[in-house]
Amino acid sequence: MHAAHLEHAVVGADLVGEVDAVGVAGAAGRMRAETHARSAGLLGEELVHAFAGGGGDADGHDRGAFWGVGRTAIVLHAARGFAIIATFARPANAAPNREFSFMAVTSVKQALSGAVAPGTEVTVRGWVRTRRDSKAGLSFVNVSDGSCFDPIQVVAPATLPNYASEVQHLGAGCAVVATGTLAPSQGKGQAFEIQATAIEVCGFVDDPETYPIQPKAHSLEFLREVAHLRPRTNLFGAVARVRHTLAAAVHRFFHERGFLWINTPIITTSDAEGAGQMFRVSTLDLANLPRDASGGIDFGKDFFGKETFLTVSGQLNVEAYCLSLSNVYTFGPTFRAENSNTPRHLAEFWMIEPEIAFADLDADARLAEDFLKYLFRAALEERPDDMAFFAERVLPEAVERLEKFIAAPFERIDYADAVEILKKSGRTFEFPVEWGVDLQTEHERYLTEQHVGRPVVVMNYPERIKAFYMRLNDDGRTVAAMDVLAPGIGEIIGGSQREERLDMLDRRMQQFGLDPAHYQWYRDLRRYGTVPHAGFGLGFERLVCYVCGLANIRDAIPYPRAPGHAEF
RNA sequence: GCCCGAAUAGCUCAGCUGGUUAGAGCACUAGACUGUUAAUCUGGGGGUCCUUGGUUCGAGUCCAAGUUCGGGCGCCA
Repeated sequence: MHAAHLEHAVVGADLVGEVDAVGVAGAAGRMRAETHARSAGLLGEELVHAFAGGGGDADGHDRGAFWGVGRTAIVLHAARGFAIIATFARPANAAPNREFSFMAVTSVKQALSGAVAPGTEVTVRGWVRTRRDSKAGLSFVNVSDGSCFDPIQVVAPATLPNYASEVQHLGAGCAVVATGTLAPSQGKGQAFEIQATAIEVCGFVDDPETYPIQPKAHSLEFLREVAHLRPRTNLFGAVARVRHTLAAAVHRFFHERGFLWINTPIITTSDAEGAGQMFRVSTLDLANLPRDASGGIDFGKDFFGKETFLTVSGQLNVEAYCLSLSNVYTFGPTFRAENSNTPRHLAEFWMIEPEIAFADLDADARLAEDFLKYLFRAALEERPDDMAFFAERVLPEAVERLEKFIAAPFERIDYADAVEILKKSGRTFEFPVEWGVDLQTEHERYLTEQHVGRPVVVMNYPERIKAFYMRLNDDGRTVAAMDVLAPGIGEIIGGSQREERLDMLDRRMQQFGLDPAHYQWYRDLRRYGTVPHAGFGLGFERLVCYVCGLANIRDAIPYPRAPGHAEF
């Protein structure tokens, strides 16, 4: 294969960003990259020599090189010393399709996508989903490795030396390494299959009769009890891929817009916003607590010399970075010790909190709209196979509602207007609406689903029902707060413009009964170069639920922590 | 934390107004058949009917308490 051909192909595969530059290959660059590959243990001897072609950058500096076989390219970035396997043939609008690999092994995704030329010998590694035998002298073994929704069909002929002894005893959950020729499938239901020349069994299932994951529908309740095995199901594999896709899209969205990811502390000393019960962090001996003069617990003897807790929000901390670096965000674990036993609450969850400087509530709402649409688009475009499964088996409107969400501009309604709309709706709500009350889920869903029919941003809530740090509006009775409401769920994002005026902030803190001594550093931000700024919070698992159509948040995180539950 | 519901095979479930030996599908196992698609067909193994106590001649079934799970509400992301 010629370098020029490869270059074109690699550009087509959207790899330029990874290799910095792609140009005509130099022999020196190729050797250097080969050396890097070998020393890093990335490529076997055979594989390196199987490839042809190469590349460096146009300046003559050998910053990258690549080789190709079939329709697969291995791109080496010499400076970084890693290898990327990429596919040439992919639609221009498809998601990036780059995968790390450390052996001559093909992922199921690559094999099924047409990225590997038929006739190529491939090795796939994974776990058996089902086995079907044919007396024609072969067995069909469906193997999944998590790289995509579908398993690949491995056709095992009876002539395999371990056919009777092992292959015919394969069942759900067995781990195998299958080698053979990738071929267009002779059967229906899949484009490609592997005509196996060898199947190595890495691990059988001890007791197939009691192996919990069967090729059938399981209840979500049951699968929660086997959280270590549920990623082997179609559903939880798909959720894991979509969750990852969303997390990656969160970082990509902010990175592309110049936001910095700020890692706020997980251990904190104060209740950031009165958000509720906190988990204590302590190394004190619970059976022998040190006491102070008045008989209270002497936290001065504790690890940090004072009371400490797990964070309930990184917002206050990240505001400090916002007021220096302009556009920042947090994305990390958050902890609430509330005794909330519902399908929408976790004791440990992940939260995303952007914070923007020189910004008002309007800018905040625009950011929230762009952000959500970006994330939903990423899920639909990058994981169409998983999304189709959610629509088929979990929630019929799962895909459609995301598409509608992306297509429609958000409606904006003032809280006071929202209250009037609800009062005039003619609906009887379980909780009557009156100016001054917080909106219940039933109210939110009426607004977004019935009244507007698309996402709604409700703005300017009564100050009494919102947190102390929210900016008091000129009317003196509302704050610059917003909630983004989505059809089918209600509130998905909550945010506000922050109170940047020190005197007003102090007044709010006093009103909320907060001790200013605990917030001196936060007050400093208003003393030294204060500016209007705003931000919002998004619970990551609630986002995952909405995208996947899940009803229970405990299915949106691998190992859910909730009152009474910290298994696995 | 409050209210409501549920618990029968490894899994998903049926089991009537209390009545002899508790059933089905899937899974497992043996066989038949087939380039099969959560294959199909035939046979087989597999149960402390959540626990404890009570009512009754007799309890999977009725009652009480407990345990666990689920749903609703509150708190919220």
